Amino acid sequence: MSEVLRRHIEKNVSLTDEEFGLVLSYFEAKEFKKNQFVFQKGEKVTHAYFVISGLLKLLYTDSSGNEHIISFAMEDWWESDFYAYFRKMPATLSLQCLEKTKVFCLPLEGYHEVADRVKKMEKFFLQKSNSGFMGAQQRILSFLTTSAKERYELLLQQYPSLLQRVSKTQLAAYLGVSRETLSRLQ
Amino acid sequence: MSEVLRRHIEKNVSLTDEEFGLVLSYFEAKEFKKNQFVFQKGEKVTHAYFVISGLLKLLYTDSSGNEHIISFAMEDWWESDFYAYFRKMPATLSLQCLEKTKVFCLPLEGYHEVADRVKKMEKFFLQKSNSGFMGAQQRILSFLTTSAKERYELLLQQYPSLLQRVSKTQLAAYLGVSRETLSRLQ
DNA sequence: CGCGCGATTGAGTAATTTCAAATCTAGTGG
DNA sequence: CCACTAGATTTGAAATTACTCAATCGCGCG
Repeated sequence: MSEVLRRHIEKNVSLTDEEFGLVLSYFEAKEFKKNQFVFQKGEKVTHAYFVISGLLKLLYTDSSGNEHIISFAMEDWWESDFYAYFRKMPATLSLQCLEKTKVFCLPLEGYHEVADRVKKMEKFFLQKSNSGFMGAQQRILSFLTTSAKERYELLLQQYPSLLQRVSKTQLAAYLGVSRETLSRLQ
Repeated sequence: MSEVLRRHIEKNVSLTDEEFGLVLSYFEAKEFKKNQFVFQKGEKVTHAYFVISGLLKLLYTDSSGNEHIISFAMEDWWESDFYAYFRKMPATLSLQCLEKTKVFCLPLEGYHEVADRVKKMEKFFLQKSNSGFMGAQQRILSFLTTSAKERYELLLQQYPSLLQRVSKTQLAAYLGVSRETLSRLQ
C-alpha cells in the first residue's frame, strides 16, 4: 500500500525513511466499493485522493442530468475536485468509483502542512500540478484539432485497459460525443 | 513595469523589498512588436513569459496549416509552451503577439533557482500552476457541456475586451468552430 | 427461459463544414 | 473628399457529420 505512494513520490523527489514516515502520517487509507461516490456535487471536498488500486471517474452532471466525464483516475493518479478542495467550496463535480478502489486521502491542512514541513513535497506537488496542467492543455488541444474518432483511438492507445474496464457509454461521455455516435465510429 | 510583477506575486505571497529584488534579478524585460513571434513551433523554449502589457496567442498549427488557439495571454498572465519549457523539448506550439507586447522573461534555470532561494516563490508557482490547471479543466468541461454559442458568450462575458482586441477568426480558432459558424451564431 | 443492461442499427432532424460569392470597413494615395 | 484596395466578415447553398428517439441485438445471470 504505502510503498505505492512512496514509489510514486520518489519518481520526482527522493525522501529519507524518516521524511516519508512524516509524509505518510498526513494520509489516511480508505476503500470504496464499486459505484460508490467518494463525494458528490454540492458536498464539501475535504480531501485529495491518491489512487492505490481501482478506477474512478470525475464527472459533471449538467442541468439536463447528463453525465460528462472530465477524467478517469486509475492507479498512481491524484484526483479530486481541486477547485472545490483548494478554495473550500462545495463540489461542482462528483467522484465515483467504477471499480472497487483503494485510495490514500490527504486533507487540505495536511497538504499545506506537509508541503511546509517537507520542502521536497512542495517541489513534488509543484511538479504534479505542472504535469496536470500540461495534460489538461493537451486535452484542450485534442478537442480543438481532432475528431471524436481520433480522440477515441488516441485514448485507447494511451490506456488500452480502459476498453476492458469501462463501458462505451462512459468513454463517449469522456470524448464528448453521444454513445450512438461512438458506436458508429468503429 | 516591475511593480506590475510585484503586485501580481503579492496577490499570492508577500515579499520584502529585498526578496523581490532578488526575484526580479532573474527576469529580463523584453518587448515584441505586433504579429512578432516570441517563439515558433520547432524552436527551443528558453523562457516563461509574464505579460506586462499587450496581448498574445498561444497556438498550434495542424498538419493542414490551420491555426488552433489554446489561449490568449493578456496583462498579468503567464504564458509559454510549458511542456517544451519544463522538459527542454522543441516547441509544439507557437506564441505570437496580437498587439505590441511587453513581457518579463524567466529562463528555466532562473525558475528553479528563484524557487529554491525564495521559498515563498515555490509556493507562488505552485498556486499559479494549480490555478492554471483548474482553468484548463474548466475549459475541458466547457467543451464537454456547452455549445459553441454558449462558449462564445461566456468568453465575452469573462473578457469583454477581447471582442475589440482580436478578430473573430481568432475567436473562432479559440472556440473550436469555423469562422463562418461563429458568424452565424450571433 | 426470460429479464435487464449495454451496444448497435435505423431513420429523420438539426447543426456544422466547406467553398464560393458578396458585403463591409479602415486605411491610402490621388 | 473620393476612389480604391486589402482584409475581415457575412451570407448562400450543398454536403457532411452528429444528434435524438426508437427499435433491435447480444449476452450474462438469476
